[in-house]
Amino acid sequence: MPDSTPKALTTLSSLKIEPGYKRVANAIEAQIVGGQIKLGELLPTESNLAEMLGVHRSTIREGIRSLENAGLVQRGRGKRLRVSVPEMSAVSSVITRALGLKQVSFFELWEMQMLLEPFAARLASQRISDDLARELQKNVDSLRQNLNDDEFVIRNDTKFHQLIAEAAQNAALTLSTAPIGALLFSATVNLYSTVSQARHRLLESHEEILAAILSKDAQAAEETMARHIRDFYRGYEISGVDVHAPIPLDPRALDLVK
Amino acid sequence: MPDSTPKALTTLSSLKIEPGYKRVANAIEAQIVGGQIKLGELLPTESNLAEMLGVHRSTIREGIRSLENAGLVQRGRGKRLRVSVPEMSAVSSVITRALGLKQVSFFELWEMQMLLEPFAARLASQRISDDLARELQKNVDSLRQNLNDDEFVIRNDTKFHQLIAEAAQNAALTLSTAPIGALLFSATVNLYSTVSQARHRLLESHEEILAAILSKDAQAAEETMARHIRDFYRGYEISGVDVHAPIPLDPRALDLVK
DNA sequence: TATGTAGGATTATCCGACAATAGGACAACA
DNA sequence: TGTTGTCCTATTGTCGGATAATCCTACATA
Repeated sequence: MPDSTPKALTTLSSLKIEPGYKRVANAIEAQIVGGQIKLGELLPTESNLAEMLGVHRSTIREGIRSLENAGLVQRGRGKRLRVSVPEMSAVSSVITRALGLKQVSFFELWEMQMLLEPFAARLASQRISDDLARELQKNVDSLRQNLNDDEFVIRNDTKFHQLIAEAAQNAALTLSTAPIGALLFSATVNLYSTVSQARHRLLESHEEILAAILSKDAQAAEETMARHIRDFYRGYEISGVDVHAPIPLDPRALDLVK
Repeated sequence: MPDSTPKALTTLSSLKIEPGYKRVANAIEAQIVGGQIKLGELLPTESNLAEMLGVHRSTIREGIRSLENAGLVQRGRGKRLRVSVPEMSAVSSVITRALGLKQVSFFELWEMQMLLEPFAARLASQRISDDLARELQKNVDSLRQNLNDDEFVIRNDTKFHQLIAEAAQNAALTLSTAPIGALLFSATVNLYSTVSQARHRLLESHEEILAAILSKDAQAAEETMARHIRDFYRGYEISGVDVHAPIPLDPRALDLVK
Protein backbone atom coordinates (compact mmCIF):
# COMPACT_ATOMS: atom_id res chain seq x y z
CA MET A 1 0.00 0.00 0.00
CA PRO A 2 1.45 3.34 -0.98
CA ASP A 3 1.55 6.03 1.62
CA SER A 4 -1.80 7.68 1.23
CA THR A 5 -0.92 10.59 3.50
CA PRO A 6 2.45 12.10 2.65
CA LYS A 7 4.31 13.64 5.54
CA ALA A 8 4.46 17.17 4.23
CA LEU A 9 1.44 19.34 3.61
CA THR A 10 -0.84 17.34 5.88
CA THR A 11 -1.92 20.40 7.79
CA LEU A 12 -3.29 22.54 5.00
CA SER A 13 -6.33 24.48 6.05
CA SER A 14 -9.24 24.37 3.71
CA LEU A 15 -9.29 27.56 1.69
CA LYS A 16 -12.92 27.20 0.83
CA ILE A 17 -14.62 30.52 1.26
CA GLU A 18 -17.92 30.54 3.03
CA PRO A 19 -21.04 31.04 0.95
CA GLY A 20 -22.44 34.52 0.89
CA TYR A 21 -25.51 33.96 2.99
CA LYS A 22 -23.37 32.63 5.79
CA ARG A 23 -21.04 35.61 5.60
CA VAL A 24 -24.06 37.86 5.77
CA ALA A 25 -25.29 36.08 8.89
CA ASN A 26 -21.91 36.27 10.54
CA ALA A 27 -21.46 39.93 9.70
CA ILE A 28 -24.79 40.93 11.17
CA GLU A 29 -24.37 38.66 14.17
CA ALA A 30 -20.99 40.18 14.90
CA GLN A 31 -22.54 43.64 14.86
CA ILE A 32 -25.17 42.56 17.33
CA VAL A 33 -23.00 40.55 19.68
CA GLY A 34 -20.32 43.21 19.52
CA GLY A 35 -22.84 45.80 20.59
CA GLN A 36 -22.61 48.10 17.55
CA ILE A 37 -26.32 47.57 17.09
CA LYS A 38 -28.19 47.82 20.33
CA LEU A 39 -31.06 45.66 21.40
CA GLY A 40 -34.42 46.86 20.24
CA GLU A 41 -32.96 48.93 17.44
CA LEU A 42 -33.98 48.60 13.84
CA LEU A 43 -31.73 47.01 11.29
CA PRO A 44 -31.30 48.62 7.87
CA THR A 45 -33.83 47.44 5.33
CA GLU A 46 -33.08 44.38 3.26
CA SER A 47 -32.44 46.55 0.24
CA ASN A 48 -29.99 48.71 2.15
CA LEU A 49 -28.17 45.71 3.56
CA ALA A 50 -27.92 44.26 0.08
CA GLU A 51 -26.37 47.46 -1.14
CA MET A 52 -24.04 47.78 1.85
CA LEU A 53 -22.73 44.22 1.68
CA GLY A 54 -22.69 44.08 -2.09
CA VAL A 55 -24.90 41.04 -2.53
CA HIS A 56 -28.36 40.43 -3.82
CA ARG A 57 -31.37 40.90 -1.63
CA SER A 58 -32.22 37.19 -1.78
CA THR A 59 -28.84 36.39 -0.28
CA ILE A 60 -29.47 38.85 2.52
CA ARG A 61 -32.81 37.26 3.23
CA GLU A 62 -31.32 33.79 3.47
CA GLY A 63 -28.68 35.03 5.86
CA ILE A 64 -31.21 36.73 8.06
CA ARG A 65 -33.27 33.56 8.37
CA SER A 66 -30.51 31.98 10.40
CA LEU A 67 -30.47 34.84 12.84
CA GLU A 68 -34.23 34.86 13.02
CA ASN A 69 -34.26 31.20 13.96
CA ALA A 70 -31.71 31.80 16.69
CA GLY A 71 -33.97 34.55 17.99
CA LEU A 72 -31.56 37.41 17.40
CA VAL A 73 -33.90 39.36 15.16
CA GLN A 74 -37.63 39.62 14.89
CA ARG A 75 -39.39 40.34 11.67
CA GLY A 76 -42.84 40.69 10.24
CA ARG A 77 -44.56 41.51 7.02
CA GLY A 78 -44.12 45.14 6.18
CA LYS A 79 -42.23 45.72 9.41
CA ARG A 80 -38.59 46.59 9.68
CA LEU A 81 -36.17 44.10 11.17
CA ARG A 82 -35.71 44.55 14.86
CA VAL A 83 -32.84 43.31 16.98
CA SER A 84 -34.05 41.43 20.01
CA VAL A 85 -32.76 39.43 22.90
CA PRO A 86 -33.27 35.80 22.01
CA GLU A 87 -36.52 34.66 23.50
CA MET A 88 -35.86 31.89 25.93
CA SER A 89 -38.63 29.99 24.21
CA ALA A 90 -36.84 30.08 20.86
CA VAL A 91 -33.71 28.71 22.45
CA SER A 92 -35.60 26.14 24.45
CA SER A 93 -37.28 24.71 21.40
CA VAL A 94 -33.93 24.30 19.68
CA ILE A 95 -32.65 22.40 22.69
CA THR A 96 -35.79 20.34 22.99
CA ARG A 97 -35.66 19.28 19.36
CA ALA A 98 -32.00 18.42 19.61
CA LEU A 99 -32.40 16.32 22.73
CA GLY A 100 -35.42 14.62 21.25
CA LEU A 101 -33.62 13.66 18.07
CA LYS A 102 -30.62 12.64 20.12
CA GLN A 103 -32.84 9.92 21.54
CA VAL A 104 -32.23 10.68 25.17
CA SER A 105 -33.74 8.27 27.63
CA PHE A 106 -36.20 9.00 30.39
CA PHE A 107 -33.53 8.09 32.86
CA GLU A 108 -31.09 10.71 31.60
CA LEU A 109 -33.69 13.44 31.79
CA TRP A 110 -34.91 12.34 35.16
CA GLU A 111 -31.38 12.26 36.51
CA MET A 112 -30.97 15.88 35.54
CA GLN A 113 -34.34 16.83 36.88
CA MET A 114 -33.51 15.19 40.18
CA LEU A 115 -30.49 17.48 40.36
CA LEU A 116 -32.02 20.71 39.10
CA GLU A 117 -35.53 20.87 40.50
CA PRO A 118 -34.82 20.58 44.22
CA PHE A 119 -32.11 23.18 43.75
CA ALA A 120 -34.53 25.44 41.92
CA ALA A 121 -37.08 25.01 44.67
CA ARG A 122 -34.54 25.96 47.30
CA LEU A 123 -33.52 29.10 45.44
CA ALA A 124 -37.12 29.96 44.70
CA SER A 125 -37.99 29.85 48.38
CA GLN A 126 -35.30 32.44 49.00
CA ARG A 127 -35.83 34.70 46.01
CA ILE A 128 -39.38 34.47 44.75
CA SER A 129 -41.06 37.74 43.87
CA ASP A 130 -44.57 38.65 44.98
CA ASP A 131 -45.81 38.49 41.40
CA LEU A 132 -44.52 35.00 40.81
CA ALA A 133 -45.75 33.88 44.22
CA ARG A 134 -49.24 34.92 43.23
CA GLU A 135 -48.98 33.21 39.89
CA LEU A 136 -47.73 30.04 41.49
CA GLN A 137 -50.63 30.10 43.90
CA LYS A 138 -53.05 30.53 41.03
CA ASN A 139 -51.40 27.66 39.21
CA VAL A 140 -52.00 25.26 42.07
CA ASP A 141 -55.56 26.50 42.56
CA SER A 142 -56.44 25.86 38.94
CA LEU A 143 -54.91 22.40 39.15
CA ARG A 144 -57.23 21.60 42.02
CA GLN A 145 -60.20 22.60 39.93
CA ASN A 146 -59.29 20.77 36.73
CA LEU A 147 -57.88 17.60 38.17
CA ASN A 148 -59.75 15.37 35.76
CA ASP A 149 -58.68 17.01 32.54
CA ASP A 150 -55.57 15.06 31.53
CA GLU A 151 -54.32 17.55 29.01
CA PHE A 152 -54.77 20.37 31.49
CA VAL A 153 -52.98 18.52 34.25
CA ILE A 154 -49.90 17.96 32.15
CA ARG A 155 -49.67 21.51 30.91
CA ASN A 156 -50.29 22.82 34.38
CA ASP A 157 -47.57 20.58 35.79
CA THR A 158 -45.05 21.79 33.24
CA LYS A 159 -45.99 25.38 34.00
CA PHE A 160 -45.62 24.81 37.73
CA HIS A 161 -42.01 23.76 37.41
CA GLN A 162 -41.33 26.49 34.93
CA LEU A 163 -42.58 29.12 37.34
CA ILE A 164 -40.37 27.79 40.11
CA ALA A 165 -37.36 27.89 37.83
CA GLU A 166 -38.16 31.49 37.00
CA ALA A 167 -38.57 32.34 40.64
CA ALA A 168 -35.03 31.14 41.24
CA GLN A 169 -33.86 34.09 39.16
CA ASN A 170 -31.10 32.32 37.34
CA ALA A 171 -31.32 32.47 33.54
CA ALA A 172 -29.00 29.52 33.06
CA LEU A 173 -31.13 27.42 35.35
CA THR A 174 -34.32 28.36 33.56
CA LEU A 175 -32.80 27.49 30.25
CA SER A 176 -31.70 24.08 31.48
CA THR A 177 -34.95 23.06 33.08
CA ALA A 178 -37.40 24.15 30.38
CA PRO A 179 -36.39 21.65 27.68
CA ILE A 180 -36.16 18.82 30.16
CA GLY A 181 -39.64 19.54 31.41
CA ALA A 182 -40.97 19.75 27.89
CA LEU A 183 -39.44 16.46 26.88
CA LEU A 184 -40.68 14.67 29.93
CA PHE A 185 -44.11 15.81 28.83
CA SER A 186 -43.84 13.30 26.02
CA ALA A 187 -43.21 10.66 28.59
CA THR A 188 -46.05 11.71 30.85
CA VAL A 189 -48.84 11.84 28.31
CA ASN A 190 -50.19 8.44 29.18
CA LEU A 191 -49.24 8.38 32.81
CA TYR A 192 -52.27 9.98 34.38
CA SER A 193 -54.83 8.03 32.43
CA THR A 194 -53.28 4.71 33.43
CA VAL A 195 -52.32 5.43 37.02
CA SER A 196 -55.44 6.96 38.47
CA GLN A 197 -54.06 7.83 41.90
CA ALA A 198 -51.22 9.77 40.32
CA ARG A 199 -53.14 12.98 39.81
CA HIS A 200 -54.10 13.25 43.44
CA ARG A 201 -50.58 12.68 44.60
CA LEU A 202 -49.50 15.33 42.09
CA LEU A 203 -51.84 17.90 43.61
CA GLU A 204 -50.74 17.07 47.15
CA SER A 205 -47.08 17.41 46.20
CA HIS A 206 -47.60 20.71 44.49
CA GLU A 207 -49.47 22.03 47.48
CA GLU A 208 -46.69 20.98 49.82
CA ILE A 209 -44.01 22.52 47.66
CA LEU A 210 -45.96 25.72 47.27
CA ALA A 211 -46.41 26.00 51.01
CA ALA A 212 -42.72 25.46 51.62
CA ILE A 213 -41.72 28.08 49.09
CA LEU A 214 -44.21 30.67 50.29
CA SER A 215 -43.09 30.21 53.87
CA LYS A 216 -39.51 30.65 52.68
CA ASP A 217 -38.43 27.34 54.17
CA ALA A 218 -35.51 26.42 51.92
CA GLN A 219 -34.90 23.06 53.49
CA ALA A 220 -38.52 21.96 53.18
CA ALA A 221 -38.79 23.27 49.62
CA GLU A 222 -35.79 21.25 48.56
CA GLU A 223 -36.94 18.08 50.28
CA THR A 224 -40.55 18.13 49.17
CA MET A 225 -39.47 18.76 45.63
CA ALA A 226 -36.98 15.90 45.75
CA ARG A 227 -39.70 13.60 47.00
CA HIS A 228 -41.96 14.82 44.24
CA ILE A 229 -39.43 14.00 41.54
CA ARG A 230 -38.76 10.59 43.02
CA ASP A 231 -42.49 9.94 43.06
CA PHE A 232 -42.58 10.82 39.43
CA TYR A 233 -39.95 8.20 38.69
CA ARG A 234 -41.90 5.52 40.54
CA GLY A 235 -45.04 6.42 38.66
CA TYR A 236 -43.22 6.05 35.39
CA GLU A 237 -41.82 2.69 36.41
CA ILE A 238 -45.24 1.46 37.42
CA SER A 239 -46.65 2.43 34.05
CA GLY A 240 -44.36 -0.24 32.68
CA VAL A 241 -42.20 1.67 30.23
CA ASP A 242 -38.46 1.02 30.06
CA VAL A 243 -36.74 4.00 31.65
CA HIS A 244 -33.66 3.51 29.51
CA ALA A 245 -35.49 3.48 26.20
CA PRO A 246 -35.34 6.68 24.16
CA ILE A 247 -38.25 8.99 24.75
CA PRO A 248 -40.59 9.22 21.79
CA LEU A 249 -40.72 12.88 20.85
CA ASP A 250 -44.29 14.12 20.98
CA PRO A 251 -44.87 17.12 18.69
CA ARG A 252 -46.79 18.82 21.47
CA ALA A 253 -43.62 18.92 23.51
CA LEU A 254 -42.29 21.54 21.15
CA ASP A 255 -45.39 23.69 21.51
CA LEU A 256 -44.98 23.46 25.23
CA VAL A 257 -41.86 25.54 25.42
CA LYS A 258 -43.27 28.24 23.20
CA MET B 1 -62.70 55.62 30.43
CA PRO B 2 -64.67 53.42 28.06
CA ASP B 3 -64.28 49.67 28.33
CA SER B 4 -61.41 48.90 25.99
CA THR B 5 -61.87 45.15 26.24
CA PRO B 6 -65.45 44.11 25.62
CA LYS B 7 -66.56 40.95 27.36
CA ALA B 8 -67.50 38.96 24.29
CA LEU B 9 -65.07 37.93 21.58
CA THR B 10 -62.04 38.24 23.80
CA THR B 11 -60.82 34.77 22.95
CA LEU B 12 -60.56 35.04 19.19
CA SER B 13 -57.50 33.33 17.88
CA SER B 14 -55.45 35.31 15.45
CA LEU B 15 -56.34 34.13 11.98
CA LYS B 16 -53.10 35.33 10.54
CA ILE B 17 -51.66 32.58 8.40
CA GLU B 18 -48.00 31.85 8.76
CA PRO B 19 -45.69 32.99 6.00
CA GLY B 20 -44.69 30.39 3.46
CA TYR B 21 -41.09 29.91 4.47
CA LYS B 22 -42.17 29.13 7.99
CA ARG B 23 -44.71 26.62 6.77
CA VAL B 24 -41.98 25.03 4.70
CA ALA B 25 -39.70 24.79 7.71
CA ASN B 26 -42.44 23.32 9.85
CA ALA B 27 -43.44 20.80 7.23
CA ILE B 28 -39.92 19.51 6.78
CA GLU B 29 -39.21 19.57 10.48
CA ALA B 30 -42.35 17.57 11.16
CA GLN B 31 -41.19 14.96 8.68
CA ILE B 32 -37.85 14.69 10.40
CA VAL B 33 -39.05 14.76 13.99
CA GLY B 34 -41.87 12.41 13.13
CA GLY B 35 -39.39 9.96 11.70
CA GLN B 36 -40.72 9.80 8.14
CA ILE B 37 -37.30 10.88 6.97
CA LYS B 38 -34.57 9.01 8.75
CA LEU B 39 -31.31 10.42 9.94
CA GLY B 40 -28.60 10.47 7.34
CA GLU B 41 -31.02 10.26 4.47
CA LEU B 42 -31.14 12.73 1.64
CA LEU B 43 -33.91 15.26 1.31
CA PRO B 44 -35.54 15.87 -2.05
CA THR B 45 -33.85 18.56 -4.10
CA GLU B 46 -34.89 22.16 -3.69
CA SER B 47 -36.68 22.06 -7.01
CA ASN B 48 -38.59 18.95 -6.05
CA LEU B 49 -39.55 20.38 -2.70
CA ALA B 50 -40.75 23.54 -4.43
CA GLU B 51 -42.92 21.47 -6.71
CA MET B 52 -44.21 19.26 -3.91
CA LEU B 53 -45.13 22.10 -1.59
CA GLY B 54 -46.35 24.37 -4.33
CA VAL B 55 -44.09 27.32 -3.62
CA HIS B 56 -41.15 28.90 -5.33
CA ARG B 57 -37.67 27.57 -4.87
CA SER B 58 -36.55 30.78 -3.12
CA THR B 59 -39.18 30.22 -0.47
CA ILE B 60 -37.97 26.67 0.03
CA ARG B 61 -34.43 27.91 0.44
CA GLU B 62 -35.43 30.42 3.07
CA GLY B 63 -37.32 27.78 4.98
CA ILE B 64 -34.42 25.39 4.92
CA ARG B 65 -32.08 27.99 6.38
CA SER B 66 -33.89 27.78 9.67
CA LEU B 67 -33.42 24.06 9.87
CA GLU B 68 -29.81 24.35 8.82
CA ASN B 69 -29.13 26.78 11.63
CA ALA B 70 -30.76 24.49 14.15
CA GLY B 71 -28.48 21.72 12.89
CA LEU B 72 -31.23 19.50 11.51
CA VAL B 73 -29.87 19.44 7.99
CA GLN B 74 -26.45 19.79 6.48
CA ARG B 75 -25.85 21.22 3.08
CA GLY B 76 -23.11 22.15 0.68
CA ARG B 77 -22.61 23.50 -2.76
CA GLY B 78 -23.68 21.00 -5.33
CA LYS B 79 -24.47 18.47 -2.63
CA ARG B 80 -27.90 17.25 -1.77
CA LEU B 81 -29.45 18.14 1.55
CA ARG B 82 -28.79 15.58 4.21
CA VAL B 83 -30.73 15.08 7.43
CA SER B 84 -28.50 14.96 10.47
CA VAL B 85 -28.72 14.82 14.21
CA PRO B 86 -28.14 18.31 15.52
CA GLU B 87 -24.52 18.66 16.45
CA MET B 88 -24.28 19.46 20.11
CA SER B 89 -21.91 22.24 19.14
CA ALA B 90 -24.53 23.93 16.97
CA VAL B 91 -26.99 23.86 19.83
CA SER B 92 -24.41 24.97 22.35
CA SER B 93 -23.51 28.03 20.37
CA VAL B 94 -27.15 29.05 20.16
CA ILE B 95 -27.40 28.76 23.93
CA THR B 96 -24.14 30.54 24.52
CA ARG B 97 -25.13 33.47 22.35
CA ALA B 98 -28.50 33.70 24.01
CA LEU B 99 -27.11 33.67 27.53
CA GLY B 100 -24.46 36.16 26.54
CA LEU B 101 -26.96 38.62 25.12
CA LYS B 102 -29.21 38.00 28.09
CA GLN B 103 -26.46 39.60 30.17
CA VAL B 104 -26.16 36.84 32.72
CA SER B 105 -23.85 37.51 35.60
CA PHE B 106 -20.81 35.56 36.65
CA PHE B 107 -22.65 34.63 39.81
CA GLU B 108 -25.54 33.03 37.97
CA LEU B 109 -23.23 30.91 35.87
CA TRP B 110 -21.07 29.98 38.78
CA GLU B 111 -24.06 28.97 40.82
CA MET B 112 -25.05 26.54 38.08
CA GLN B 113 -21.53 25.29 37.70
CA MET B 114 -21.31 24.66 41.40
CA LEU B 115 -24.35 22.44 41.04
CA LEU B 116 -23.51 20.67 37.81
CA GLU B 117 -19.78 20.03 37.85
CA PRO B 118 -19.44 18.06 41.08
CA PHE B 119 -22.39 15.99 39.96
CA ALA B 120 -20.77 15.40 36.59
CA ALA B 121 -17.53 14.40 38.28
CA ARG B 122 -19.35 11.89 40.44
CA LEU B 123 -21.10 10.30 37.48
CA ALA B 124 -17.92 10.35 35.44
CA SER B 125 -16.08 8.40 38.12
CA GLN B 126 -18.72 5.71 37.84
CA ARG B 127 -19.21 5.64 34.09
CA ILE B 128 -16.12 6.86 32.29
CA SER B 129 -15.02 4.83 29.28
CA ASP B 130 -11.44 3.78 28.67
CA ASP B 131 -11.18 6.06 25.68
CA LEU B 132 -12.28 9.12 27.57
CA ALA B 133 -10.11 8.18 30.51
CA ARG B 134 -7.09 8.21 28.22
CA GLU B 135 -8.11 11.50 26.69
CA LEU B 136 -8.60 13.06 30.09
CA GLN B 137 -5.17 11.87 31.14
CA LYS B 138 -3.66 13.39 28.02
CA ASN B 139 -5.49 16.62 28.68
CA VAL B 140 -3.94 16.99 32.13
CA ASP B 141 -0.49 16.02 30.84
CA SER B 142 -0.58 18.68 28.19
CA LEU B 143 -1.68 21.24 30.74
CA ARG B 144 1.39 20.46 32.82
CA GLN B 145 3.58 21.12 29.81
CA ASN B 146 2.00 24.36 28.64
CA LEU B 147 1.31 25.98 31.95
CA ASN B 148 2.66 29.34 30.88
CA ASP B 149 0.62 29.76 27.72
CA ASP B 150 -2.44 31.67 28.90
CA GLU B 151 -4.55 30.98 25.86
CA PHE B 152 -3.69 27.31 26.03
CA VAL B 153 -4.52 27.05 29.71
CA ILE B 154 -7.98 28.46 29.23
CA ARG B 155 -8.85 26.26 26.28
CA ASN B 156 -7.43 23.26 28.06
CA ASP B 157 -9.46 24.02 31.16
CA THR B 158 -12.67 24.28 29.16
CA LYS B 159 -11.90 21.01 27.45
CA PHE B 160 -11.20 19.30 30.75
CA HIS B 161 -14.64 20.02 32.06
CA GLN B 162 -16.20 19.17 28.76
CA LEU B 163 -14.58 15.74 28.80
CA ILE B 164 -15.84 15.05 32.28
CA ALA B 165 -19.36 16.00 31.27
CA GLU B 166 -19.12 13.63 28.33
CA ALA B 167 -17.81 10.89 30.54
CA ALA B 168 -20.94 11.21 32.65
CA GLN B 169 -22.87 9.88 29.67
CA ASN B 170 -25.85 12.13 30.01
CA ALA B 171 -26.68 14.20 26.94
CA ALA B 172 -28.78 16.68 28.87
CA LEU B 173 -25.95 17.27 31.28
CA THR B 174 -23.43 17.80 28.51
CA LEU B 175 -25.70 20.28 26.84
CA SER B 176 -26.16 22.25 30.04
CA THR B 177 -22.52 22.45 31.00
CA ALA B 178 -20.98 23.33 27.64
CA PRO B 179 -22.44 26.82 27.24
CA ILE B 180 -21.76 27.69 30.85
CA GLY B 181 -18.15 26.70 30.47
CA ALA B 182 -17.82 28.65 27.26
CA LEU B 183 -19.28 31.78 28.78
CA LEU B 184 -17.11 31.59 31.84
CA PHE B 185 -14.23 31.62 29.41
CA SER B 186 -15.02 35.26 28.77
CA ALA B 187 -14.71 35.84 32.46
CA THR B 188 -11.47 33.94 32.82
CA VAL B 189 -9.48 35.53 30.05
CA ASN B 190 -7.67 37.94 32.33
CA LEU B 191 -7.61 35.82 35.43
CA TYR B 192 -4.41 33.89 34.94
CA SER B 193 -2.31 36.81 33.87
CA THR B 194 -3.27 38.79 36.96
CA VAL B 195 -3.29 36.05 39.58
CA SER B 196 -0.02 34.25 38.98
CA GLN B 197 -0.52 31.47 41.52
CA ALA B 198 -3.82 30.54 39.91
CA ARG B 199 -2.39 28.39 37.15
CA HIS B 200 -0.51 26.17 39.55
CA ARG B 201 -3.55 25.65 41.70
CA LEU B 202 -5.48 24.85 38.54
CA LEU B 203 -3.06 22.08 37.62
CA GLU B 204 -3.09 20.63 41.10
CA SER B 205 -6.88 20.58 41.17
CA HIS B 206 -7.13 18.91 37.79
CA GLU B 207 -4.64 16.28 38.86
CA GLU B 208 -6.59 15.56 42.01
CA ILE B 209 -9.86 15.31 40.17
CA LEU B 210 -8.38 13.10 37.50
CA ALA B 211 -6.97 10.75 40.12
CA ALA B 212 -10.31 10.53 41.88
CA ILE B 213 -12.15 9.75 38.69
CA LEU B 214 -9.68 7.17 37.47
CA SER B 215 -9.76 5.38 40.79
CA LYS B 216 -13.54 5.42 40.57
CA ASP B 217 -13.90 7.15 43.91
CA ALA B 218 -17.22 8.94 43.47
CA GLN B 219 -17.08 10.72 46.80
CA ALA B 220 -13.61 12.11 46.22
CA ALA B 221 -14.42 13.11 42.66
CA GLU B 222 -17.39 15.12 43.79
CA GLU B 223 -15.58 16.79 46.65
CA THR B 224 -12.41 17.72 44.80
CA MET B 225 -14.45 19.14 41.98
CA ALA B 226 -16.56 21.18 44.39
CA ARG B 227 -13.41 22.57 45.94
CA HIS B 228 -12.08 23.37 42.50
CA ILE B 229 -15.17 25.36 41.57
CA ARG B 230 -15.12 27.23 44.86
CA ASP B 231 -11.47 28.06 44.27
CA PHE B 232 -12.42 29.46 40.93
CA TYR B 233 -14.93 31.77 42.55
CA ARG B 234 -12.37 33.06 45.02
CA GLY B 235 -9.92 33.68 42.21
CA TYR B 236 -12.50 35.70 40.37
CA GLU B 237 -13.29 37.75 43.46
CA ILE B 238 -9.64 38.45 44.06
CA SER B 239 -9.25 39.71 40.51
CA GLY B 240 -11.60 42.47 41.58
CA VAL B 241 -14.50 42.14 39.16
CA ASP B 242 -18.06 42.45 40.40
CA VAL B 243 -19.53 38.96 40.37
CA HIS B 244 -23.02 40.32 39.83
CA ALA B 245 -22.14 42.40 36.77
CA PRO B 246 -23.11 40.95 33.40
CA ILE B 247 -20.37 38.98 31.75
CA PRO B 248 -18.95 40.71 28.68
CA LEU B 249 -19.38 38.29 25.80
CA ASP B 250 -16.01 37.52 24.26
CA PRO B 251 -16.33 36.44 20.59
CA ARG B 252 -13.88 33.63 21.27
CA ALA B 253 -16.39 32.09 23.64
CA LEU B 254 -18.52 31.18 20.66
CA ASP B 255 -15.62 29.49 18.89
CA LEU B 256 -15.00 27.52 22.02
CA VAL B 257 -18.11 25.42 21.81
CA LYS B 258 -17.56 24.59 18.17
C1' DT C 1 -63.01 61.11 19.98
C1' DA C 2 -63.37 57.60 17.03
C1' DT C 3 -63.37 55.95 12.33
C1' DG C 4 -62.37 55.79 7.42
C1' DT C 5 -59.01 56.55 3.70
C1' DA C 6 -54.90 57.37 0.97
C1' DG C 7 -50.00 56.76 0.10
C1' DG C 8 -45.30 55.33 0.88
C1' DA C 9 -42.20 51.99 2.91
C1' DT C 10 -41.00 47.31 3.66
C1' DT C 11 -41.30 42.55 3.67
C1' DA C 12 -43.07 38.09 1.32
C1' DT C 13 -43.19 35.64 -2.71
C1' DC C 14 -42.52 34.66 -7.35
C1' DC C 15 -40.15 34.20 -11.96
C1' DG C 16 -36.40 32.98 -14.70
C1' DA C 17 -31.50 32.85 -15.49
C1' DC C 18 -26.61 31.80 -14.88
C1' DA C 19 -22.37 30.55 -12.18
C1' DA C 20 -20.01 27.28 -9.21
C1' DT C 21 -19.36 23.01 -7.28
C1' DA C 22 -19.83 17.81 -6.48
C1' DG C 23 -19.77 13.36 -8.24
C1' DG C 24 -19.43 9.95 -11.53
C1' DA C 25 -17.85 7.95 -16.08
C1' DC C 26 -14.22 7.37 -19.01
C1' DA C 27 -9.99 7.97 -21.54
C1' DA C 28 -4.88 8.89 -21.30
C1' DC C 29 -0.80 8.11 -19.10
C1' DA C 30 3.16 6.24 -16.29
C1' DT D 1 -2.45 -0.86 -11.32
C1' DG D 2 -3.10 3.52 -9.97
C1' DT D 3 -3.00 8.32 -11.03
C1' DT D 4 -4.39 12.29 -13.67
C1' DG D 5 -7.12 14.98 -16.98
C1' DT D 6 -11.56 15.80 -19.12
C1' DC D 7 -16.09 15.49 -19.98
C1' DC D 8 -21.08 15.50 -18.45
C1' DT D 9 -25.00 16.07 -15.36
C1' DA D 10 -27.33 17.19 -11.06
C1' DT D 11 -27.64 20.41 -7.56
C1' DT D 12 -26.89 24.35 -4.87
C1' DG D 13 -25.50 29.48 -4.71
C1' DT D 14 -26.38 33.97 -6.46
C1' DC D 15 -28.40 37.22 -9.27
C1' DG D 16 -31.76 40.89 -11.48
C1' DG D 17 -36.20 42.17 -11.55
C1' DA D 18 -41.27 42.08 -10.68
C1' DT D 19 -45.68 41.87 -7.96
C1' DA D 20 -48.60 41.13 -3.83
C1' DA D 21 -49.46 41.73 1.01
C1' DT D 22 -48.87 44.19 4.94
C1' DC D 23 -47.58 47.92 8.11
C1' DC D 24 -47.29 52.76 9.43
C1' DT D 25 -48.39 57.43 9.32
C1' DA D 26 -50.89 61.37 8.17
C1' DC D 27 -54.96 63.34 7.04
C1' DA D 28 -59.80 63.84 6.43
C1' DT D 29 -64.37 62.91 8.16
C1' DA D 30 -68.29 62.21 11.06
